[in-house]
Amino acid sequence: MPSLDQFFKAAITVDNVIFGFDDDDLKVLLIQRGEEPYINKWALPGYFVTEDEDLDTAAERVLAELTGLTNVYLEQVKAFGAAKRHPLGRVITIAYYSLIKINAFEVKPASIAEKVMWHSISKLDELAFDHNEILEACFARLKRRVRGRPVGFELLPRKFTLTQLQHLYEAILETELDKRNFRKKIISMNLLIDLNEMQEGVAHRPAKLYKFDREKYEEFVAKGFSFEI
Amino acid sequence: MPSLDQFFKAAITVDNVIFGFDDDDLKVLLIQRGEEPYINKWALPGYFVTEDEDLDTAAERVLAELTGLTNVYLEQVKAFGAAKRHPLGRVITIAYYSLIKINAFEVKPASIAEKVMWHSISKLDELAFDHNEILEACFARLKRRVRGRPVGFELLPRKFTLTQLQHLYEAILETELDKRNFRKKIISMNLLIDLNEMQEGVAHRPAKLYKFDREKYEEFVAKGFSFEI
DNA sequence: TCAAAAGTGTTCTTATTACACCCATGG
DNA sequence: CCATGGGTGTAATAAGAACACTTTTGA
Repeated sequence: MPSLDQFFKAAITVDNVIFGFDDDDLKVLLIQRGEEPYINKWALPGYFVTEDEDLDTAAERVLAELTGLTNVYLEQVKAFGAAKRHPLGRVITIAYYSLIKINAFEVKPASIAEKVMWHSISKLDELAFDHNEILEACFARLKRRVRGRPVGFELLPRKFTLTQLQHLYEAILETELDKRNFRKKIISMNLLIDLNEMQEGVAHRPAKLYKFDREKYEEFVAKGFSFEI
Repeated sequence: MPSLDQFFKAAITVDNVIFGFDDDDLKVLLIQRGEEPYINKWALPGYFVTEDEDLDTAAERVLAELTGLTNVYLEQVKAFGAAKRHPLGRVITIAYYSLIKINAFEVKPASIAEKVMWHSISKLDELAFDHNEILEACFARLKRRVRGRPVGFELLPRKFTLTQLQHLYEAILETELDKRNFRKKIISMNLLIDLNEMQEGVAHRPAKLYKFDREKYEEFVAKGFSFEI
């Protein structure tokens, strides 16, 4: 059998654009680099893929090392492999994004980074490497995905109000939505369970709480339903 | 400066799903493997990425070696990197698809393959490696892309009839479209130039020939227009 | 004169948009 | 009693779907 040794080999990393939402703003979790190149610059959390690891597994591992979270929504976006993208040699990176509930964990130093912080997507500096470009590609993918799949709920607490849901869509789509039309559309899909609970401790009329009905969604999909916002 | 040598390195390939359209059928250009593994199986044309090559450049090179074509529509879809996807070792592949005018070149043996052949997308055998999965992902991407960008024209001759265009959409979307509604929609976009020429030598009423007006499309896009079918 | 595909409008239904006021709560 | 966001319906418009017959050509 022939061998692969004659061919050029490159280091492979996964980079993960971790999105969170805090009722105002869509945010990304970035780490501050502690070494060259790009020392002190903010960067996407990422790490090298190991020899026996699937790409998806590597992306899950990076996420788990930083946040402790497993079983979160994770989607591959694309590979970035410009010959000169890494100053120390040839590194091809596979970009993923994940959607997490922003309060599901406490931001603290992790094995892969001393400094970890949520950054508003609307106020980003220049990041290390080609990470601005990667982030843009992932954000564009999220924008598209959120309109055709009910992935937005991954970013909200289990119990949420319709206004929170609307603000989430507005933050992702970077547009304003009409309150009545938005509610009409969401409610008409029959995918929300009214929990018969109310917001508490707010200085205004409390809102109803809902949760997303995943079983019903899967049932509807099996019958040909297609989520669309 | 630290070094990358401590990290695992993998061979990188690009695989290219080359689509063509012949008035009936959407087709893919496959090569028959001349060596192990998967000897004699049909496979996607692909090859190893070299040390100083961008991924996109490698995909262009593979396409050019097989077809002689350059400057064609080429889009990266995603990376495939399951640990066990290649029997001889770790090979991560970046999948692309390209859209070509099927008569733009003659199918013949090339440096990377003895046997090269167009295969109907609707009648595909089992391919080498994970190439069925790659092909599916690229086809799904094309289906989505063709509805929101005027890329379908890449698969048609420069001068085409509305019926050819409709059949192309039907082949890609795997559905039937209403002739009158389709024409109404296409014509109303004002993106086709009526060439004032007719089909010749057909045993029925000859159809008008059109070409796609790329300048107008770009002008419209600059004004906020969004292609949609 | 026949076969085959080209070409052409109208009606109905559904989805989208625009828009303003009263309600419940905490401070 | 005030400020704040919660909650609700209708009318107008636009987009999409359904549908059948006449025309032109070559054989």
